[in-house]
Amino acid sequence: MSSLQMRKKAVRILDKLYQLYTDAHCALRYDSPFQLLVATILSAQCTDVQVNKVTLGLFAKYPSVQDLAEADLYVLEGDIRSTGFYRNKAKSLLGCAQTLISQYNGQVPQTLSELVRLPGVGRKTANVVLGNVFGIPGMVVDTHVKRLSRRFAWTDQQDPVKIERDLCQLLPERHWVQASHLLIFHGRQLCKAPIPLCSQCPLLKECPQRGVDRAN
DNA sequence: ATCCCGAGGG
DNA sequence: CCCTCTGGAT
Repeated sequence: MSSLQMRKKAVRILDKLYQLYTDAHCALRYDSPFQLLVATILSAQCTDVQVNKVTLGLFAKYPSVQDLAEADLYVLEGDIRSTGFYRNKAKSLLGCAQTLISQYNGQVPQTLSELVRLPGVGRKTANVVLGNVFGIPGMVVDTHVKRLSRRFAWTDQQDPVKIERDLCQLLPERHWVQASHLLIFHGRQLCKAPIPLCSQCPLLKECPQRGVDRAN
């Protein structure tokens, strides 16, 4: 199959996903780049519902970057405890806030290379921030995007960086940010690990894995 | 490869 | 009791 045909087929899948999840969006609550950065760091191995519960109080208690930069580490641990991994996350949040104050005039930087230099921020988190608040397109490769991309045969790589590269080559740039949301929604609701609900999936015809759940 | 970690669901 | 949940650092 030519690369053009592969692109068209991939976009067709995205179109179908969009019909299914028209409202797919970032489910984390925030109203500034910094708040999205904080929420995304907290979201590691945690449901977005739980993150939103915590950030509701957190953003009220620490309204500005400066407020968080001056927080006590152990108090902060208590503030975010219910998101899990709270020691690592508290250290990351404090480090981020302090770095933003000392190096970026309190602003969240708008490049991938600067973002991933912040403590607790990897490419996944960086691309969430870039795509959702700065309008800078990027593919967010999390556990869902990785799994679905492999099931769709959009990549055969394991390394998230290589998967990101493959996806950016395959999908038109204008689809990158929304594609990430669509894959995450579909991954949560139907295309689950390890047992996808293929019998309920509207992509049965398009998917190379069609019917893998028929034994279930 | 392994660790960090709690909440909610089966 | 088991598992998963939009990761990142060592």
